[in-house]
Amino acid sequence: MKMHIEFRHLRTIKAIEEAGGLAKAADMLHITQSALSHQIKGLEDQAGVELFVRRSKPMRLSAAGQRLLRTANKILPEIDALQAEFASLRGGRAGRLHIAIECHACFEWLFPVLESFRKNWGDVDVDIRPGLAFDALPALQKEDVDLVVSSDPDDLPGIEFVPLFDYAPVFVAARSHPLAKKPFIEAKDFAEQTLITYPVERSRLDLFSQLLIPAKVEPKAIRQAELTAVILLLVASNRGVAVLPDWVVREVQYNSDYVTRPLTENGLTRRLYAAVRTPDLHKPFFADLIELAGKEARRLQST
Amino acid sequence: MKMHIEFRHLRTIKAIEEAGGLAKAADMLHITQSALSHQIKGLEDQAGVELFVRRSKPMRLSAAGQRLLRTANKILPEIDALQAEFASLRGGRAGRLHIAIECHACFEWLFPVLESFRKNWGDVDVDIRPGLAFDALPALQKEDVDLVVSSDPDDLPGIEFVPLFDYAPVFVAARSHPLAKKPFIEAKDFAEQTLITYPVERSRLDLFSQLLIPAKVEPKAIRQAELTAVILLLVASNRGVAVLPDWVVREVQYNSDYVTRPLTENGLTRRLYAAVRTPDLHKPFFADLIELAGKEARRLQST
DNA sequence: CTTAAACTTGAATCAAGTTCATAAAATTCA
DNA sequence: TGAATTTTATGAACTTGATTCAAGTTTAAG
Repeated sequence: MKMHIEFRHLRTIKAIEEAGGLAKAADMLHITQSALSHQIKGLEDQAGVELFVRRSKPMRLSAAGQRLLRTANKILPEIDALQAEFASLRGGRAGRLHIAIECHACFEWLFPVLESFRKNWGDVDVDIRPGLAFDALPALQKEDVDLVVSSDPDDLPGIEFVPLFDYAPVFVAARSHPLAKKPFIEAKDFAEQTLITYPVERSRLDLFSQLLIPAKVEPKAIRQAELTAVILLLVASNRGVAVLPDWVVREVQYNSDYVTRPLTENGLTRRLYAAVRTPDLHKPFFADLIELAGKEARRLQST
Repeated sequence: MKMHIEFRHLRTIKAIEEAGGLAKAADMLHITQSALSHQIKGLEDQAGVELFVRRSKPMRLSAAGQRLLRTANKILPEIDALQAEFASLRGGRAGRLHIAIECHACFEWLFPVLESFRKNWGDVDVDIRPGLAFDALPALQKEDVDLVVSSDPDDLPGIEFVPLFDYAPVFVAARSHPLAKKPFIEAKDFAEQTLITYPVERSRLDLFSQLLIPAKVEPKAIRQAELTAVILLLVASNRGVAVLPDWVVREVQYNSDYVTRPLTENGLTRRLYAAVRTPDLHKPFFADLIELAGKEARRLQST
């Protein structure tokens, strides 16, 4: 009888230990005592090891049997936990929410949102995955991430873009900067400026995709900074100019030595989206996240 | 199709992840790719969870699938280790050697023996289990322990008593003690003495079982001490007298302010045995332990 | 657009665990 | 001690369910 160790055997060992005998263990496992006897015999045969002491009548675990029991007690809780997790995943109470953000400034509003979210959905595995900033949508399709924050909706099969909120990229410069005198800023104004941006490719910056590339204007120089606070610091000390979402500038007021101006006469408007896989759209915790994000966005706008 | 998680599924998940596709994974597991397809379908059905992303052609693990993989990577090494241990147990290279000692002084020679033993048999789980001092032989039968060191052989079925070495319980007293003048000590000599013993029941002390109980003599007082060194210290400072195996007194010479005398005119001789279950007697590492114990005993006698 | 590769599906097969009925062994109790 | 009871073992029939085979469907590639 060829047989290798299965979960069944682990449960059997555990039950026999607890029940202190085959018959009671059989009841516990809802099978006949005969089945257990066969099962154990098969296992002992396969392992080539005596698992029980048959000298005395209520059967007892031998040394090897106790060793097996140890492994059983390690392993069984592990799959029980797994099954429980799958069960609550079915019920929509658990799941994974790994987020990729294309929009570099979005950390600012995402953190408070996730903070609230974690309070409501303790069983959801939340994470922000940097480093996937580009290729984020393919990663979404392959289930490497579960949500992408993006302002460039694309008509991909199986991917849904849910609008989060609108924002305006605005020009930021030191109060003493020459351009601060203009009521609004145009593309050609950037030709002689040092521009400070997040360290991402230019096609993903609103200023370039919406204004400079169409107008074929190139800034005099570009300098990059990782943190929003640093960008504003550099701007305030007149090391260059920047373009940031309006709410970012309003939120991070470390310094008031700078002014903001609309881009173009009418101002530019952009919309931020949450991209998710279509089937995920109706999961309860996804819906909740979208709602929380909306609330936070409205809070930011009204600051 | 009702089915619960089995090791097969864990191996499958692992293989698919490693191979990066069903077909290659099937080869790896030596089954058809069709079998894998059925297997996965059954598992997904049972768990009620999508384990794979079927959108793209080489199948990839979904979020839930990755969760399952994590558990697989935790559990599989566990049973692999178990199987390996059983295999070397079959080969006689591994096993368990839990020792109960009835003879309290025996720590003295047992430790060096076990030290050598562990060098030869690294895969044997060695332990000394105190607290089973009495009831040690029943524990041996029930496989709660694997070896009992005892000086009272008993004709039990399935238990073998292997002689280790002979020793003489000797009387120990301070050099200035009145009894130190006598060439040998008799039972009645104890009537007016304070006796210092190990903290065990008197029936397990050679002095009582061999001398005082037959002679119906009771010491004036009894004081107990855990450690041999402490007993000798108390004796040397004349707080009482003691009876210890000859080799113990010779080995632990912290102090020379005491003398030893034989018990009765001809001296008492006792024999120490290792009790093991008959089938264990022929296992290689048991044989080796008995031999090591013999060597150490001879070393002690010749000190 | 055709071909190739990868996975799915359904029916048939076959291995293996379970049950049923019964025997053997050990324990208990009178 | 021996009958009664409890506990485990055994063998044959049965049943379940995993695997294979053959053919179909979908996706990627040329």
